Amino acid sequence: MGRAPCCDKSGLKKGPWTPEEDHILIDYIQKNGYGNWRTLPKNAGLQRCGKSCRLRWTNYLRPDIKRGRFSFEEEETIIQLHSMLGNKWSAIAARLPGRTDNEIKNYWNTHIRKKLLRMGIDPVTHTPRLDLLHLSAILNSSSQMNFSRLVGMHNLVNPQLLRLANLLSSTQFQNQNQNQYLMLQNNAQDNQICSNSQLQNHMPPLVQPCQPQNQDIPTCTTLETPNVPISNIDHFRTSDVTNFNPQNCQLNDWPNNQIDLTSFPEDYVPLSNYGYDCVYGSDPPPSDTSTFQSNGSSNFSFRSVLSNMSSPSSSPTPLHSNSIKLTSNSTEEEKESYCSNLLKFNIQDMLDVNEFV
DNA sequence: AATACAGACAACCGCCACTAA
DNA sequence: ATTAGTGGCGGTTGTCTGTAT
Repeated sequence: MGRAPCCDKSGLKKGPWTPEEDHILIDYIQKNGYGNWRTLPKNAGLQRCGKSCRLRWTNYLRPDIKRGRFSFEEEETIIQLHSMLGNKWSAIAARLPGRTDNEIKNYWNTHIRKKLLRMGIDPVTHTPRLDLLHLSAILNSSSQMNFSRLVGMHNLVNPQLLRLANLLSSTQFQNQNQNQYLMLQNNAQDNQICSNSQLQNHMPPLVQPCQPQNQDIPTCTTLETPNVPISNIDHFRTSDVTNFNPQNCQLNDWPNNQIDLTSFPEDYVPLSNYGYDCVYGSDPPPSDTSTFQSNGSSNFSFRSVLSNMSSPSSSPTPLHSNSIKLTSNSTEEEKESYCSNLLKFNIQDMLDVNEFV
Protein backbone atom coordinates (compact mmCIF):
# COMPACT_ATOMS: atom_id res chain seq x y z
CA MET A 1 0.00 0.00 0.00
CA GLY A 2 1.06 3.53 -0.58
CA ARG A 3 1.06 6.47 1.69
CA ALA A 4 -1.95 8.36 2.81
CA PRO A 5 -2.99 11.24 0.57
CA CYS A 6 -1.00 14.38 1.09
CA CYS A 7 -4.07 16.44 1.72
CA ASP A 8 -7.76 16.49 1.30
CA LYS A 9 -8.25 19.14 -1.31
CA SER A 10 -11.82 19.84 -0.43
CA GLY A 11 -12.23 22.96 1.59
CA LEU A 12 -8.69 24.13 1.07
CA LYS A 13 -8.07 27.68 0.05
CA LYS A 14 -6.63 28.54 -3.32
CA GLY A 15 -5.48 31.71 -4.98
CA PRO A 16 -3.24 34.50 -3.77
CA TRP A 17 -1.78 34.24 -0.33
CA THR A 18 -2.68 36.82 2.25
CA PRO A 19 -0.06 38.49 4.45
CA GLU A 20 -1.59 36.66 7.40
CA GLU A 21 -1.08 33.30 5.74
CA ASP A 22 2.45 34.26 4.83
CA HIS A 23 3.15 35.19 8.42
CA ILE A 24 1.74 31.91 9.69
CA LEU A 25 3.81 29.91 7.25
CA ILE A 26 7.02 31.81 7.92
CA ASP A 27 6.50 31.61 11.64
CA TYR A 28 5.84 27.90 11.54
CA ILE A 29 8.83 27.06 9.34
CA GLN A 30 11.15 29.21 11.42
CA LYS A 31 10.13 27.28 14.49
CA ASN A 32 9.70 23.78 13.08
CA GLY A 33 11.35 23.63 9.72
CA TYR A 34 9.61 22.22 6.70
CA GLY A 35 10.31 18.55 6.92
CA ASN A 36 6.93 17.29 5.81
CA TRP A 37 4.88 19.47 3.51
CA ARG A 38 1.91 17.15 3.80
CA THR A 39 1.40 17.71 7.47
CA LEU A 40 2.71 21.26 7.56
CA PRO A 41 -0.48 23.16 6.73
CA LYS A 42 -2.48 21.23 9.27
CA ASN A 43 0.13 21.70 11.95
CA ALA A 44 0.54 25.35 11.12
CA GLY A 45 -3.17 25.98 10.97
CA LEU A 46 -3.30 26.86 7.30
CA GLN A 47 -6.21 25.95 5.06
CA ARG A 48 -3.83 25.22 2.23
CA CYS A 49 -2.54 22.20 0.42
CA GLY A 50 0.99 21.20 1.36
CA LYS A 51 2.01 21.64 -2.21
CA SER A 52 0.73 25.18 -2.19
CA CYS A 53 2.68 25.86 1.00
CA ARG A 54 5.84 24.46 -0.49
CA LEU A 55 5.49 26.59 -3.61
CA ARG A 56 4.77 29.70 -1.60
CA TRP A 57 7.81 29.10 0.54
CA THR A 58 10.24 28.13 -2.19
CA ASN A 59 9.13 30.76 -4.68
CA TYR A 60 8.39 33.71 -2.47
CA LEU A 61 8.92 33.49 1.25
CA ARG A 62 12.30 31.83 1.47
CA PRO A 63 14.67 34.27 3.19
CA ASP A 64 17.50 33.77 0.71
CA ILE A 65 15.46 34.86 -2.26
CA LYS A 66 16.78 37.90 -4.03
CA ARG A 67 13.87 40.07 -5.02
CA GLY A 68 13.86 42.81 -7.57
CA ARG A 69 14.87 43.18 -11.15
CA PHE A 70 17.40 40.94 -12.76
CA SER A 71 20.79 42.48 -13.22
CA PHE A 72 22.36 42.58 -16.62
CA GLU A 73 24.88 39.99 -15.56
CA GLU A 74 22.10 37.69 -14.39
CA GLU A 75 20.29 38.12 -17.67
CA GLU A 76 23.40 37.29 -19.61
CA THR A 77 23.94 34.22 -17.46
CA ILE A 78 20.38 33.06 -17.97
CA ILE A 79 20.68 33.35 -21.73
CA GLN A 80 23.92 31.47 -21.82
CA LEU A 81 22.73 28.76 -19.47
CA HIS A 82 19.52 28.41 -21.41
CA SER A 83 21.48 27.95 -24.60
CA MET A 84 23.15 24.99 -22.97
CA LEU A 85 20.48 23.60 -20.69
CA GLY A 86 17.26 24.50 -22.41
CA ASN A 87 14.16 24.92 -20.29
CA LYS A 88 15.79 23.33 -17.26
CA TRP A 89 14.76 26.19 -15.04
CA SER A 90 15.70 24.49 -11.83
CA ALA A 91 19.17 23.78 -13.18
CA ILE A 92 19.51 27.38 -14.28
CA ALA A 93 18.23 28.60 -10.93
CA ALA A 94 20.83 26.47 -9.18
CA ARG A 95 23.48 28.62 -10.83
CA LEU A 96 21.81 31.88 -9.95
CA PRO A 97 21.91 32.29 -6.19
CA GLY A 98 18.79 33.84 -4.79
CA ARG A 99 16.68 33.31 -7.87
CA THR A 100 13.95 30.71 -8.14
CA ASP A 101 13.18 28.61 -11.14
CA ASN A 102 9.75 30.16 -11.33
CA GLU A 103 11.19 33.66 -11.30
CA ILE A 104 13.70 32.83 -14.00
CA LYS A 105 11.06 31.12 -16.08
CA ASN A 106 8.79 34.14 -15.85
CA TYR A 107 11.61 36.50 -16.68
CA TRP A 108 12.57 34.42 -19.65
CA ASN A 109 9.05 34.32 -21.03
CA THR A 110 8.31 37.97 -20.48
CA HIS A 111 11.63 39.63 -21.24
CA ILE A 112 14.43 37.59 -22.69
CA ARG A 113 12.41 35.53 -25.10
CA LYS A 114 10.88 38.61 -26.66
CA LYS A 115 14.20 40.36 -26.81
CA LEU A 116 15.76 37.47 -28.68
CA LEU A 117 12.84 37.36 -31.07
CA ARG A 118 13.27 41.04 -31.79
CA MET A 119 16.88 40.30 -32.60
CA GLY A 120 15.85 37.61 -35.05
CA ILE A 121 17.09 34.87 -32.77
CA ASP A 122 15.13 31.73 -32.12
CA PRO A 123 14.87 31.64 -28.30
CA VAL A 124 14.65 27.87 -28.34
CA THR A 125 17.73 27.14 -30.38
CA HIS A 126 19.61 30.41 -29.87
CA THR A 127 20.34 30.61 -33.55
CA PRO A 128 18.96 32.78 -36.29
CA ARG A 129 15.35 31.99 -36.78
CA LEU A 130 14.57 29.04 -38.97
CA ASP A 131 11.81 30.70 -40.89
CA LEU A 132 14.16 33.39 -42.03
CA LEU A 133 16.92 30.96 -42.79
CA HIS A 134 14.62 28.66 -44.68
CA LEU A 135 13.66 31.57 -46.81
CA SER A 136 17.29 32.37 -47.32
CA ALA A 137 17.87 28.77 -48.29
CA ILE A 138 15.15 29.13 -50.87
CA LEU A 139 16.91 32.15 -52.21
CA ASN A 140 20.04 30.09 -52.47
CA SER A 141 18.34 26.96 -53.71
CA SER A 142 19.52 27.30 -57.24
CA SER A 143 23.09 27.53 -58.31
CA GLN A 144 22.56 31.14 -59.04
CA MET A 145 20.35 33.77 -57.61
CA ASN A 146 17.40 34.11 -59.81
CA PHE A 147 16.06 37.50 -59.11
CA SER A 148 13.31 37.16 -61.56
CA ARG A 149 12.03 34.44 -59.23
CA LEU A 150 12.33 36.79 -56.32
CA VAL A 151 10.29 39.35 -58.10
CA GLY A 152 7.60 36.75 -58.35
CA MET A 153 7.93 35.86 -54.68
CA HIS A 154 7.24 39.30 -53.40
CA ASN A 155 3.60 38.78 -54.10
CA LEU A 156 3.57 35.86 -51.69
CA VAL A 157 6.02 36.91 -49.04
CA ASN A 158 6.37 40.02 -47.02
CA PRO A 159 8.94 41.99 -49.00
CA GLN A 160 10.66 43.07 -45.84
CA LEU A 161 10.98 39.48 -44.80
CA LEU A 162 12.44 38.81 -48.19
CA ARG A 163 14.96 41.50 -47.63
CA LEU A 164 16.10 40.07 -44.32
CA ALA A 165 16.22 36.60 -45.81
CA ASN A 166 18.17 38.01 -48.66
CA LEU A 167 20.58 39.50 -46.20
CA LEU A 168 20.92 36.13 -44.56
CA SER A 169 21.30 34.59 -47.93
CA SER A 170 24.13 36.87 -48.89
CA THR A 171 25.73 36.27 -45.53
CA GLN A 172 25.30 32.57 -45.90
CA PHE A 173 27.03 32.80 -49.21
CA GLN A 174 30.05 34.17 -47.50
CA ASN A 175 29.95 31.34 -45.04
CA GLN A 176 29.71 28.93 -47.90
CA ASN A 177 32.68 30.62 -49.39
CA GLN A 178 34.63 29.56 -46.37
CA ASN A 179 32.83 26.27 -45.81
CA GLN A 180 31.62 27.56 -42.49
CA TYR A 181 27.97 28.06 -42.08
CA LEU A 182 27.32 28.48 -38.43
CA MET A 183 29.64 29.93 -35.87
CA LEU A 184 27.86 27.90 -33.26
CA GLN A 185 29.52 24.79 -34.50
CA ASN A 186 32.92 26.36 -34.11
CA ASN A 187 32.11 27.74 -30.74
CA ALA A 188 30.93 24.34 -29.64
CA GLN A 189 34.18 22.77 -30.67
CA ASP A 190 36.21 25.44 -29.02
CA ASN A 191 34.51 25.28 -25.72
CA GLN A 192 34.80 22.71 -23.03
CA ILE A 193 31.20 22.85 -22.06
CA CYS A 194 29.88 22.95 -25.55
CA SER A 195 32.03 20.04 -26.56
CA ASN A 196 29.93 17.88 -24.33
CA SER A 197 27.96 15.63 -26.63
CA GLN A 198 24.78 16.22 -24.74
CA LEU A 199 25.10 19.89 -25.20
CA GLN A 200 25.91 19.54 -28.81
CA ASN A 201 22.80 17.48 -29.17
CA HIS A 202 20.98 20.34 -27.69
CA MET A 203 22.33 22.63 -30.34
CA PRO A 204 22.01 20.67 -33.54
CA PRO A 205 22.83 22.23 -36.84
CA LEU A 206 19.73 24.13 -37.59
CA VAL A 207 20.28 24.81 -41.18
CA GLN A 208 21.36 22.41 -43.73
CA PRO A 209 23.39 24.80 -45.71
CA CYS A 210 22.91 25.05 -49.37
CA GLN A 211 25.56 23.11 -51.07
CA PRO A 212 28.45 25.32 -51.92
CA GLN A 213 28.26 26.34 -55.43
CA ASN A 214 30.93 26.39 -57.99
CA GLN A 215 30.77 30.09 -58.15
CA ASP A 216 32.48 31.88 -55.38
CA ILE A 217 30.90 35.08 -56.38
CA PRO A 218 27.21 35.66 -56.14
CA THR A 219 25.67 36.22 -59.46
CA CYS A 220 22.41 37.49 -60.58
CA THR A 221 20.95 35.51 -63.36
CA THR A 222 18.05 36.28 -65.50
CA LEU A 223 16.89 34.85 -68.69
CA GLU A 224 17.98 37.98 -70.38
CA THR A 225 21.40 38.55 -68.93
CA PRO A 226 24.48 36.48 -68.49
CA ASN A 227 25.78 35.65 -65.07
CA VAL A 228 27.20 38.74 -63.60
CA PRO A 229 28.86 39.20 -60.23
CA ILE A 230 27.23 41.54 -57.87
CA SER A 231 29.85 43.85 -56.65
CA ASN A 232 27.57 46.30 -55.02
CA ILE A 233 26.61 44.53 -51.87
CA ASP A 234 24.33 47.37 -51.05
CA HIS A 235 21.85 45.84 -53.40
CA PHE A 236 21.48 43.08 -50.88
CA ARG A 237 21.30 45.27 -47.90
CA THR A 238 19.07 48.13 -48.56
CA SER A 239 17.28 47.78 -51.78
CA ASP A 240 13.94 46.16 -51.87
CA VAL A 241 14.34 43.01 -53.90
CA THR A 242 11.03 43.60 -55.44
CA ASN A 243 12.57 46.59 -57.06
CA PHE A 244 15.73 44.84 -57.98
CA ASN A 245 16.86 45.53 -61.48
CA PRO A 246 19.38 43.13 -62.93
CA GLN A 247 20.55 45.86 -65.19
CA ASN A 248 22.04 47.52 -62.17
CA CYS A 249 24.47 44.70 -61.66
CA GLN A 250 28.00 45.82 -62.04
CA LEU A 251 30.53 43.82 -63.88
CA ASN A 252 33.31 44.23 -61.40
CA ASP A 253 35.01 41.09 -60.38
CA TRP A 254 36.19 40.63 -56.87
CA PRO A 255 39.86 39.89 -56.89
CA ASN A 256 40.72 36.38 -55.85
CA ASN A 257 37.08 35.63 -55.39
CA GLN A 258 37.27 37.31 -52.04
CA ILE A 259 34.64 39.56 -50.75
CA ASP A 260 35.95 43.02 -50.44
CA LEU A 261 34.97 43.99 -46.97
CA THR A 262 35.49 47.60 -47.70
CA SER A 263 32.59 47.40 -50.08
CA PHE A 264 30.29 46.55 -47.22
CA PRO A 265 28.24 49.32 -45.87
CA GLU A 266 29.44 50.47 -42.55
CA ASP A 267 26.38 49.19 -40.81
CA TYR A 268 26.44 45.78 -42.34
CA VAL A 269 26.45 42.96 -39.85
CA PRO A 270 25.98 39.35 -40.87
CA LEU A 271 23.22 37.93 -38.79
CA SER A 272 23.89 34.34 -39.58
CA ASN A 273 27.22 34.58 -37.89
CA TYR A 274 25.44 35.18 -34.70
CA GLY A 275 26.66 32.88 -31.97
CA TYR A 276 27.25 32.60 -28.31
CA ASP A 277 30.37 32.13 -26.40
CA CYS A 278 29.73 29.59 -23.77
CA VAL A 279 29.31 30.87 -20.31
CA TYR A 280 32.47 29.28 -19.05
CA GLY A 281 34.52 30.35 -22.01
CA SER A 282 37.53 32.39 -21.14
CA ASP A 283 37.99 34.05 -24.48
CA PRO A 284 38.03 37.76 -24.14
CA PRO A 285 35.33 39.59 -25.97
CA PRO A 286 36.32 40.63 -29.44
CA SER A 287 37.64 44.08 -29.77
CA ASP A 288 35.50 44.93 -32.71
CA THR A 289 32.07 43.47 -32.94
CA SER A 290 31.23 45.28 -36.11
CA THR A 291 34.01 43.68 -38.04
CA PHE A 292 33.05 40.98 -40.41
CA GLN A 293 35.96 38.72 -40.92
CA SER A 294 36.34 37.29 -44.32
CA ASN A 295 37.86 34.10 -42.99
CA GLY A 296 34.49 33.07 -41.72
CA SER A 297 35.45 33.30 -38.09
CA SER A 298 33.28 36.22 -37.40
CA ASN A 299 33.81 37.83 -34.09
CA PHE A 300 30.22 38.71 -33.82
CA SER A 301 28.61 36.92 -30.95
CA PHE A 302 25.95 37.54 -28.46
CA ARG A 303 28.43 37.68 -25.69
CA SER A 304 30.40 40.22 -27.59
CA VAL A 305 27.33 42.33 -27.94
CA LEU A 306 26.63 42.01 -24.29
CA SER A 307 30.22 42.74 -23.49
CA ASN A 308 30.04 45.84 -25.53
CA MET A 309 26.91 46.79 -23.78
CA SER A 310 28.97 46.81 -20.66
CA SER A 311 31.98 48.37 -22.24
CA PRO A 312 30.99 49.97 -25.48
CA SER A 313 34.23 51.84 -25.61
CA SER A 314 35.87 48.69 -26.86
CA SER A 315 33.83 48.79 -29.98
CA PRO A 316 34.49 51.23 -32.73
CA THR A 317 32.25 52.63 -35.40
CA PRO A 318 28.53 52.13 -35.12
CA LEU A 319 28.55 51.18 -31.50
CA HIS A 320 30.50 54.23 -30.73
CA SER A 321 27.79 56.36 -32.05
CA ASN A 322 25.84 55.48 -28.99
CA SER A 323 26.83 57.82 -26.29
CA ILE A 324 25.38 55.77 -23.48
CA LYS A 325 28.03 54.37 -21.22
CA LEU A 326 26.80 51.20 -19.65
CA THR A 327 28.11 49.65 -16.54
CA SER A 328 26.87 46.95 -14.27
CA ASN A 329 25.23 49.72 -12.35
CA SER A 330 23.40 51.04 -15.32
CA THR A 331 19.67 51.10 -15.07
CA GLU A 332 17.55 48.65 -16.94
CA GLU A 333 16.25 51.48 -19.05
CA GLU A 334 19.74 52.46 -20.06
CA LYS A 335 20.60 48.92 -20.97
CA GLU A 336 17.37 48.45 -22.84
CA SER A 337 17.95 51.67 -24.67
CA TYR A 338 21.42 50.65 -25.58
CA CYS A 339 20.21 47.24 -26.68
CA SER A 340 17.50 48.85 -28.75
CA ASN A 341 20.08 50.92 -30.50
CA LEU A 342 22.07 47.81 -31.19
CA LEU A 343 19.02 46.24 -32.67
CA LYS A 344 18.50 49.25 -34.84
CA PHE A 345 22.06 48.98 -35.86
CA ASN A 346 21.75 45.32 -36.70
CA ILE A 347 18.37 45.01 -38.22
CA GLN A 348 16.03 47.84 -37.96
CA ASP A 349 17.92 50.06 -40.31
CA MET A 350 16.96 47.61 -42.95
CA LEU A 351 13.45 46.69 -42.05
CA ASP A 352 10.90 46.45 -39.38
CA VAL A 353 11.42 43.02 -37.91
CA ASN A 354 8.47 43.43 -35.62
CA GLU A 355 6.22 42.88 -38.56
CA PHE A 356 7.03 39.25 -38.59
CA VAL A 357 8.11 38.59 -35.05
C1' DA B 1 -12.59 59.53 -17.20
C1' DA B 2 -13.45 55.16 -19.16
C1' DT B 3 -12.03 51.37 -21.63
C1' DA B 4 -8.89 48.26 -23.88
C1' DC B 5 -4.70 46.26 -24.10
C1' DA B 6 -0.19 44.56 -22.75
C1' DG B 7 3.21 43.35 -19.38
C1' DA B 8 4.56 41.17 -15.20
C1' DC B 9 4.42 37.61 -12.07
C1' DA B 10 2.24 34.67 -8.59
C1' DA B 11 -0.09 30.54 -8.44
C1' DC B 12 -2.00 26.39 -10.22
C1' DC B 13 -2.04 22.10 -13.04
C1' DG B 14 -0.37 17.94 -14.57
C1' DC B 15 3.31 14.94 -15.30
C1' DC B 16 7.21 12.18 -13.70
C1' DA B 17 10.73 9.96 -10.79
C1' DC B 18 11.43 8.43 -6.46
C1' DT B 19 10.22 5.97 -2.52
C1' DA B 20 7.52 4.59 1.60
C1' DA B 21 4.21 1.30 2.78
C1' DA C 1 7.21 -6.70 -6.32
C1' DT C 2 3.57 -3.61 -6.41
C1' DT C 3 1.09 0.45 -5.48
C1' DA C 4 0.24 5.02 -4.73
C1' DG C 5 1.80 9.33 -2.20
C1' DT C 6 5.31 12.93 -2.29
C1' DG C 7 8.22 16.28 -3.98
C1' DG C 8 10.03 18.47 -7.88
C1' DC C 9 9.64 20.35 -12.24
C1' DG C 10 7.98 22.68 -16.51
C1' DG C 11 3.98 24.56 -18.75
C1' DT C 12 0.09 27.31 -18.40
C1' DT C 13 -3.33 30.31 -16.46
C1' DG C 14 -5.23 34.01 -13.69
C1' DT C 15 -4.89 38.36 -11.72
C1' DC C 16 -3.06 42.69 -10.89
C1' DT C 17 -0.96 46.89 -12.59
C1' DG C 18 0.53 50.21 -15.84
C1' DT C 19 -0.08 52.38 -20.27
C1' DA C 20 -2.30 53.76 -24.48
C1' DT C 21 -6.34 55.26 -26.84
